[in-house]
Amino acid sequence: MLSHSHPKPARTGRPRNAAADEAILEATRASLVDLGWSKLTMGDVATRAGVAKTTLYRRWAGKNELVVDAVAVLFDELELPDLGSLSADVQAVVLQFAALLERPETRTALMAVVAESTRDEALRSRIRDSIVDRQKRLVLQGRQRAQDRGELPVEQDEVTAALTADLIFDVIAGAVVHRALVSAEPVDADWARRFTLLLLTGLGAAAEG
Amino acid sequence: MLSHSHPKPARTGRPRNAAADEAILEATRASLVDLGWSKLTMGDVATRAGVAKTTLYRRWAGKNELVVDAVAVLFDELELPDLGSLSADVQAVVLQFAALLERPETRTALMAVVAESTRDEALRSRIRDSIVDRQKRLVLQGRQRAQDRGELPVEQDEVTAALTADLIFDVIAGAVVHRALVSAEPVDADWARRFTLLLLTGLGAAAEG
Amino acid sequence: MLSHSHPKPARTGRPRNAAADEAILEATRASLVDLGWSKLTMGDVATRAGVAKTTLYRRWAGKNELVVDAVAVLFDELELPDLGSLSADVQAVVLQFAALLERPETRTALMAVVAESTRDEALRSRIRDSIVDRQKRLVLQGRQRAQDRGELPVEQDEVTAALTADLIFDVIAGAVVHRALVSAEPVDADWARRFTLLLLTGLGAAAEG
Amino acid sequence: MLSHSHPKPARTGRPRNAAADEAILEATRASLVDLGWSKLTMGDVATRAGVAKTTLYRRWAGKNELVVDAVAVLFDELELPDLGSLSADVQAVVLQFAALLERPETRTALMAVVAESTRDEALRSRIRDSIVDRQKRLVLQGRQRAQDRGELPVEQDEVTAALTADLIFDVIAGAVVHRALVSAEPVDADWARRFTLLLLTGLGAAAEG
DNA sequence: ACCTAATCGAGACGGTACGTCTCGTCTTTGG
DNA sequence: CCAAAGACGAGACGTACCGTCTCGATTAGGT
Repeated sequence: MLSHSHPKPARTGRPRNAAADEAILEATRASLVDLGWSKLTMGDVATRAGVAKTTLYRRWAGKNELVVDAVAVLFDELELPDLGSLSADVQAVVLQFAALLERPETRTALMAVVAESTRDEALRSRIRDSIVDRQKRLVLQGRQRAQDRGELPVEQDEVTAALTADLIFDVIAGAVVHRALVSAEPVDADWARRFTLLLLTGLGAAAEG
Repeated sequence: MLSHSHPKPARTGRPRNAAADEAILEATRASLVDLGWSKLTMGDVATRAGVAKTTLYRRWAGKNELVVDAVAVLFDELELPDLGSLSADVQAVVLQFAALLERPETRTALMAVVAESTRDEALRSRIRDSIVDRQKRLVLQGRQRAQDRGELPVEQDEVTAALTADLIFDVIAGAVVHRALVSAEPVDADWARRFTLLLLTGLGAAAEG
Repeated sequence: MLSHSHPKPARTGRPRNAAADEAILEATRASLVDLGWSKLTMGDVATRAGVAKTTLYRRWAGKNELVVDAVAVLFDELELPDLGSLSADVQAVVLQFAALLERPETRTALMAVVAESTRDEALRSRIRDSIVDRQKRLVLQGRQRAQDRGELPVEQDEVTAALTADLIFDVIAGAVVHRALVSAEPVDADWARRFTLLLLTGLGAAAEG
Repeated sequence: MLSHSHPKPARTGRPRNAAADEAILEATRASLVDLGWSKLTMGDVATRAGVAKTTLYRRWAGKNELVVDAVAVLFDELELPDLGSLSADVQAVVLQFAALLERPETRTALMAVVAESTRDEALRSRIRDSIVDRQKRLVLQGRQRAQDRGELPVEQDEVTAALTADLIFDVIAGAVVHRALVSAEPVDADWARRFTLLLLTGLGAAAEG
């Protein structure tokens, strides 16, 4: 800290170490990978970050909040590539999402944080704001492109359009998560292809393809 | 008892109190409702069941195993009604599943146990055996009926048929779980109708309906 | 068997396995050596003896009673040799007693059982009957010999004689036990010689010798 | 604090609650009186002291160490009065010691802790430092006075003098402890008189008195 | 050859205490 | 005023024994 302090600075006291924030989040992700959600402790995170436990509690209310913050950023790396067709775009984002869920910190954190949120309304909305709603952009973006290409009709009713976007988001995200974490089967290119076919053409058609 | 087996019939020694097993599982569900997964303690379950803590540990290796067993049975109540059409059948089972996920014990337990399983292979296979695979019967049954009715073609390749069944299962279960627990929006009759339409006819058609 | 009686010959039913009694006491002594009083458990003794825990409880009321019986017999091996003088006899018995207290089972058991007896009147009298009073014979015998040799006067008053015997017993046994177990110093030939001199001639004389 | 040291002055962190140490030792003595050694639990002591169990374990390694510390201080109250003659001094200290052994906390603790020490070298030296060696001062002091009065000769050889002091200590302490706790007979004025006579004049003379 | 009854082993039972761990808070020293 | 260090009260963890209680299987003596 290079500040030249004088008898009467406007702000008294030692300023917070800004670098500590990122060190703590990084330590949280590391601990999550090594120990998993349930075995992760505040004390362990503090030790890894080279910081006192007090500092953690000064900045986050508890384990839940800390972990949500630590993992939320991971989901922001998802991007919708423009591969020229709706089908290709969907498959690409499915595989991206699957790759994300393969990483131990994401894998562990996502379900744990959702589980915890079933009993904690504040946590639930924190998750929605930090993670879920941020990614709906992918659906909206994909639909827009498909409509531009003429693959999908332009919807007239805005309300219906929003509902459909939510529905599609739940279907895609839900299917991938369920396949990867609940069924615990690989989400590979073949599965992505079959899933996309089902999504685009429906059950009857998909059964034939 | 679902997957929790007492492998040795134990010809000698005092036999286990058979009634205690059910009392413990019932107490586990009650404790889960009242306290949630993370606050549930073995001691509390033991007290509610009128049983010593040691008895719990004699029969289950830990909290995870106990809760999986306690919850698995809840999913067995799902049934596929025969309502005359594939669409009606799917909507009905979606609503049934959603109702199940509304109940606090299911809601809390399912995600928690899945989260825990991301770090525990034994637990993962326990969940697959006790919960996931058991419910695939609904997909198989539904497809059979639809094929009998002529709504779906009969697939020739058994391998493809099995893959498709798994896919459909992940899509349905995943979408419902994601909607109910992650997006935290209601799974009502309207959502079920729109979801079923998407599933049966695909994205292009659904966008229009 | 010392004080542990099986009062009812039990005319009918399967008779007790007589060999088990000694096996159990032997196992108790072995366990005592290995684990010490406080770590000795009924279960461990049962296992060592190749016997069910139930069998132990059928024959002894608890740990205390069992251990007292197991060790009491050890003290019976003390004998007063006739070496021709009171001094030699005392030294010999002191060294015998010290050798006994060197053995781990005796060392551990004696103090433990006395400690336990400070809160248990029944146990106290069991110890007195089984261990303490049995060994007073050594004092009486030694005095008789010394009187026969003319080393000690014959006491007229029986009551005084008994009191003196008790006193001498406490002094000898107490000093040896205290040296060996509390001060934790060796009771060797030199100490025995110095102690005997003190006992026979008193402090003034001993200080000179 | 006797032998229980807090070796690190611990320049940083919250300092230990100094008052708790004495509260815990006091609670230990109270629990010892009420429950006895074997029934005394760390949890009970913590509750009585109004302190968490962890605080006990932070300061003492276990039950043994705690009880030794709690009890050691009791023996410091012994004092050698100057009654004008060696005989009177000895009788007085014997009766003082007996009175101490009448008190339930001392009675129970002394033997228990000695018993435990037969299997634990660290505990044994803790007892020697905290209890046994501290009281040898009484013997040294008594001899000095007797020598000043001319009742005892001044010993030339320092080594012999030390050995004799140890011997006398074992004889006095051992006899009183054995009488009080093993034989379980009262140590009253008469016994003290007869014991002192034996100690000062030896067996031959004592038999006559 | 049957009864009758106490024995045996095995091991489950409800309890209690253990010593450890983590929680989130509090209280110091020192920058 | 902040950071580190670490003590604090609370309470769950999973284990170990306790002493009791079923069990099925022996193993006699009495009939």
